[in-house]
Amino acid sequence: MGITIKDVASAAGVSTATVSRALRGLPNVEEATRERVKEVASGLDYVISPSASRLASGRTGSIAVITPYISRWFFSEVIAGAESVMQQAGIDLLLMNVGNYQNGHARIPPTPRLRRRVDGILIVSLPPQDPDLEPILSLEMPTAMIGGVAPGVDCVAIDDLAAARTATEHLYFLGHRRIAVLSGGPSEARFTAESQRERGFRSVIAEHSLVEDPMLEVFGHFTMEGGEHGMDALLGRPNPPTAVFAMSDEMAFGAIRSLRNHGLEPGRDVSIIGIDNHPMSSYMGLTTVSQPVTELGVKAGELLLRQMQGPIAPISADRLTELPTELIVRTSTGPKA
Amino acid sequence: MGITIKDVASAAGVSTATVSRALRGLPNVEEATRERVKEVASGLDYVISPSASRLASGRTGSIAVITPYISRWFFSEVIAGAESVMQQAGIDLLLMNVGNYQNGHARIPPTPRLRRRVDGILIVSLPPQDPDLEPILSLEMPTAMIGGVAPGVDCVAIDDLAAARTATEHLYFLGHRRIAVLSGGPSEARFTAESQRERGFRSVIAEHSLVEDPMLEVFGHFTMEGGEHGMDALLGRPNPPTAVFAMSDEMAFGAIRSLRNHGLEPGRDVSIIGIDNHPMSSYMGLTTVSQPVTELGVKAGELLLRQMQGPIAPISADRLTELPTELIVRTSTGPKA
DNA sequence: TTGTAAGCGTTATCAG
DNA sequence: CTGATAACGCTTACAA
Repeated sequence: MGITIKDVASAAGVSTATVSRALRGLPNVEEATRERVKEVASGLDYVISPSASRLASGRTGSIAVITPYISRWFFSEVIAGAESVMQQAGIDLLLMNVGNYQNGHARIPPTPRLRRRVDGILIVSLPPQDPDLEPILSLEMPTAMIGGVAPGVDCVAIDDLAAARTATEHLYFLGHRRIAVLSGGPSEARFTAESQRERGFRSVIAEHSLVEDPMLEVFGHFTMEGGEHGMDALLGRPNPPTAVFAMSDEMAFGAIRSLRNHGLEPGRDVSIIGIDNHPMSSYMGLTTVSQPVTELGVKAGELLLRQMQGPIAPISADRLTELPTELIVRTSTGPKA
Repeated sequence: MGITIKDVASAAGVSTATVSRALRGLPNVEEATRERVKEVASGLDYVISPSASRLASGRTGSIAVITPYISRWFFSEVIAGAESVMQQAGIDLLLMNVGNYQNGHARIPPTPRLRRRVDGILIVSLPPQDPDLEPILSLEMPTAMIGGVAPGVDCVAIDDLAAARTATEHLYFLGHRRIAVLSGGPSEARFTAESQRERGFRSVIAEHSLVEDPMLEVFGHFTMEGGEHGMDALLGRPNPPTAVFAMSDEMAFGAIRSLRNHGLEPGRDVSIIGIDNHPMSSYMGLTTVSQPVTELGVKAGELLLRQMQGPIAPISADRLTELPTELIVRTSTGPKA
């Protein structure tokens, strides 16, 4: 049905072994021979059979991207970054969503789908307590992680604690003293980034001895709707905050909408700051701490590649690569009235 | 290094053939035998080697999603929809971006990466004149397409012509007579959807004998920035439109920003309507024609699966599945002043 | 219902 | 530098 390496070999008058070596660019092949083989191969429109190659070599030439969401902005940007790196390297990228439910079907544990199937794993923001994480890590294959930390794997992230501090201090310097935080959810189910941001926020609050009212923390589940409801809740309380630190821009968008619904103007009546620099943020006038999301994916992809290619990846204890962030001031924050 | 089918076979006291049949749920295996094999296999923590299975069977158990963008909203939603279907079916999903440039590297033609590697192809919105399209289609493997039409492949889309008509008529009924269109780019490089929307728009304009000024069409490249620049251009002209039909919500966002920058209020000074119902649209007060994007991916995935499984896929001429759209009126459109 | 054995198309070892 | 040839782990007629 298809052209095989044998056809190329006989057409070029060499052995299959030589064809294999020539086509893969291995040394110990005379240049003339290599050229001839290449020409014959492309003349025959030969494409190697990945299955056969994988079976014989033990390498699959592919990696898996494990992610709890595909279409949310942060995740799709990260995936795009990783894909570009893998494409350049000639590695296939398998997409695996481990979100809790798909179409109402229960989630399918990823580990069995990973074994013998990929050479490397890129984990995007799985919370440390996610039940799938441990089994994946104990597969002991080349692994990189974005927005998290795990022993022995390359991790890429921003300095979430510092980013949260930057955001919170921005509000403080504007004169705000009653600052609320819009986080994702309860501490038992948090992404690493989320926990760090919480710590950053708390540290600034503590340093300046600001109000530490438990009523000043609400959950927004990292969605716009969640952010809106969270802000609604804050505004419904006896003593609302004058400023809010939202752990993501999307939640901040929701908060802004809530403010407007209540006849309040962001930046004047209540200040809102986010983290991300989402493409819509400039449109919403949202002050935020930017993070280089695509680059997160690119960097993690590169590190994963290195692990896969490197002789015996000399992974020192915890490898953490931090990418820079930047405060971007817009109109959603302003001095306390 | 790993447990193979032989280990399972000898441990269960049967032949490898029986193990293979038992584990794959083929008929002609005594239930008792099947149970025993299954137990032994899971006891041994056996996972099949996909490479070997693929080589022997000729089936790869995977499909490729070919897309010009990964992180743009529409595309990531479609991918997410397709992924959920494939995950349920136990099919691997390979992600392949064919965007023009990656990291400044030239694009890598997808066809060689497809041959012998996947059992099916899902094409997301490749323009009919894309140089990669023809070679992909002539691979003659199970193929489904979103937002496009091609002979012999299952296509899923909305009725773009009707959607554009709905949008344009909405503006007409509000009293607008000088209506501009914010399209993607010149007609030589258009997505199918784009061409259809143009036709829909033109048909309404013609029916009501409205102004057909070539100065009333601008390109926005389906991005927010593009939409903004397009609107800027429109406003800079001698006789600006009183309403604009944007072919996507994201371009509409840009147009709204442009209006605001010019001190104009959308829906009062100039009306803007989009197509999509992007999650941010309600935040922007954007009137739009919604389309079920995730469902596009799901439906296309299902059709592709059917082709892959079906005996000899009885693909009648052109199969086109159209999903419904709906006009959603918000504040960005209003009666002509 | 189950077993035997011939592939599937490469890679890699070992000679030459 | 090149050629035989034995794996690689599974599927699938074909037999039994």
